[in-house]
Formats: sequence, structure tokens, C-alpha cells
Amino acid sequence: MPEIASEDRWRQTHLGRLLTLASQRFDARVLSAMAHNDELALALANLVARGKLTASHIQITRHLPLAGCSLTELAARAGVTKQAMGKLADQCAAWDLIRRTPDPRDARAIRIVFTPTGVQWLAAYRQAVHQAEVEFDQALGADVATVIHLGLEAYAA
Amino acid sequence: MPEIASEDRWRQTHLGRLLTLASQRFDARVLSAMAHNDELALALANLVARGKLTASHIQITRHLPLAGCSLTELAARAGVTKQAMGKLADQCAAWDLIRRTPDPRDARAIRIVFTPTGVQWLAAYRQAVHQAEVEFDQALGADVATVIHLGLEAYAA
DNA sequence: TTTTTTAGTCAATTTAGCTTACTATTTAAT
DNA sequence: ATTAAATAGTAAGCTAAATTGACTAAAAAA
Repeated sequence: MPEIASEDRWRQTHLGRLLTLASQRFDARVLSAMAHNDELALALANLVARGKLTASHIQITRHLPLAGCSLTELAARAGVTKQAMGKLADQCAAWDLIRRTPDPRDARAIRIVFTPTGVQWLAAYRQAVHQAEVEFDQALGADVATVIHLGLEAYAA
Repeated sequence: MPEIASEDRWRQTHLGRLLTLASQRFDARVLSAMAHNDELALALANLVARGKLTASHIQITRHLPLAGCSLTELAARAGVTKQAMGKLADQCAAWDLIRRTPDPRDARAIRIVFTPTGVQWLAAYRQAVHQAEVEFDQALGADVATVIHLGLEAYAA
């Protein structure tokens, strides 16, 4: 426990705060990389740059299996209600990232699947994450970065 | 870059995702510790347990100096508008965590200061963070935890 | 065949934040 | 000293994300 004199500094540098800040910085780097990705369709990169396509939409990019899945399952994976996921899906569908198709085995259900544009989007996301990881490695050194990666995997996953 | 077969697993374990999950887990542990803190006034612990007093109020706990400061400065430290901070301050004042006092040197300004209850709240927050850090150390080992702490400080702070 | 569960949508509400606009006061400039 | 510009705080209204509750249609279980 810190002494009073270092109180304020402690409040900005304890582990929880550092995890939050590091997470935010990393995400910002990923979004930035996507906004500047020349290979990504200009319309998509612009949506990112203008703040329309944000981290919340990455909830879909992050959780939708390549084979597709139902809205309910996608919501469960992302840990939000199906109503919330439904709205995200509406937007992503309007931007032609995902498509709703009927489920042949269940007339109630719809399958959410990536469109070709969505697959391109997913690839850009992966590349941006990779780039942010490389930046992280360069900032801290590969050894430290590896310890952090493995350590967090043990703590969080 | 991962191959297709491990695509889904990669999306859940890349560094950005791990940072987010670790940050969420850590914060959840802190809130939980505060909700179960017997020394904290029952009314406060209940506010936490019932989700009324949340992470956003910790923005104040985290940024308000022990000597107090103006609302504008507090908002700047936390990186939100003064209106947003004003609302948080209203709630914290209603729960007797902070108090608005006139600034003797500037009739426009008000000083925000912790009440005695607020100081107790801050102490409980520090103790809860400490406890979460101890859990982290025990889960990963002190050496790894230290590397992570120092590494993230270099990356994020 | 009836009952219950499940998938998805609609509507209304909550919440945290923002922008714009305003008053009162202080500081700077003539 | 007086006026102009900047600053502290509040108020009103808006937006975006996510919630709860109510509902329809289809499937599964009784």
C-alpha cells in the first residue's frame, strides 16, 4: 500500500489502471491501423475514420464464426442481449459486412454470416491487431511482451 | 498470423482481447471486494452490491486529489466534460462521498473535496485494489506479475 | 394435441456521454 | 477605470448503446 505522499501517483499506476489504459491504447492503435489501411475498401476505412464503425462493431468481427451462427448465439458469445446484438447486426448489414440468411433447419432462426466484404473486413482487423502487437513488441522487447501475453492468457482466459 | 483452423481461438486470445478481458476481470474483482468489505459503511457496500455505485464513480475516486480541486480540473483529469463530471459529482454528493465548498479565492469556482465518508470510500478502494493485485500475484507468480506491471507502465503510462 | 421453450423483433426506458447556450465572475486590454 | 475576452459552473436537449418487458411464430416436450 502506498504512503500518502505518493497517493495520487499510485491511483494512476496501480495494476488495474494500467490494464485499462493499455487496453484502450491497444484498441486505439487497432482502429487507427484499420482507418489507414489502403487495401481496405475506401468506404469501410472512411466509416472507421469517421467514427461510424467502432469498437462495438468489432464485437461482431470478434465473435462471429467463419461458418456463421444465429443471432442469439452471437449475442451470447459477445455477452450482450439479443436486442443489442440485433441493432449492431442491422448496422453491419447496412454496411454489407454481414448478411442474414434463413436457417434451413429452423424456420424461426436466421443465420448471420460474413459477406465477402465482411471477410475482407475481418482480414483487415487481423492485420491491424498484428500491427498493434508488433508495436507492443517493439516498445517492450519481445521477451517481456511474451511474458505479458502468456501471463494475461493465464489470468484472463 | 494464425491459420484459418485456429481463427476463432486467435480472435479470443490475441493481446488486445487479453488486455480487455484482464482489465474487466481486475475491475470486477475490485468491485466485488468493495461490495464485501465489512469495514465499509453498510450503506456504501450496498450501493456497490446493487450496482448503483459503479466503475464510473471511481473516476472521481481515482482523480480527486486529497486536497480537493475544482470541478473543471477534475473533469480534465478524468477526460470527460464538466457537465458529465457534474452529474457524477451530484450523485457522489447525494451519497455523501464528496462535498462542494466555495472557493475563497474565486467566487465562480467551487472546490470538490472528499467527505469523511468519501475518505473511507477511498481507503476501501485502495484496499480492494491491493487485494486484487495480491490475487493477480498469486495467480501468476510474483516475478511474472512484476514484469507485467513494469511492462504495462512503460506501454500505457 | 396441448403446453412450454426458443428465436427474433418491437417499443419504451435507462444511462453516460455530448453539444449548445447561458449566467456570473475574473482577467486582460485599452 | 472601463470595456472586452476568457473561465467556472449549470441547464436543456440530444444521441448512442444497451437494458427490460411484451409480443409473434416456430419448434420441442408432455
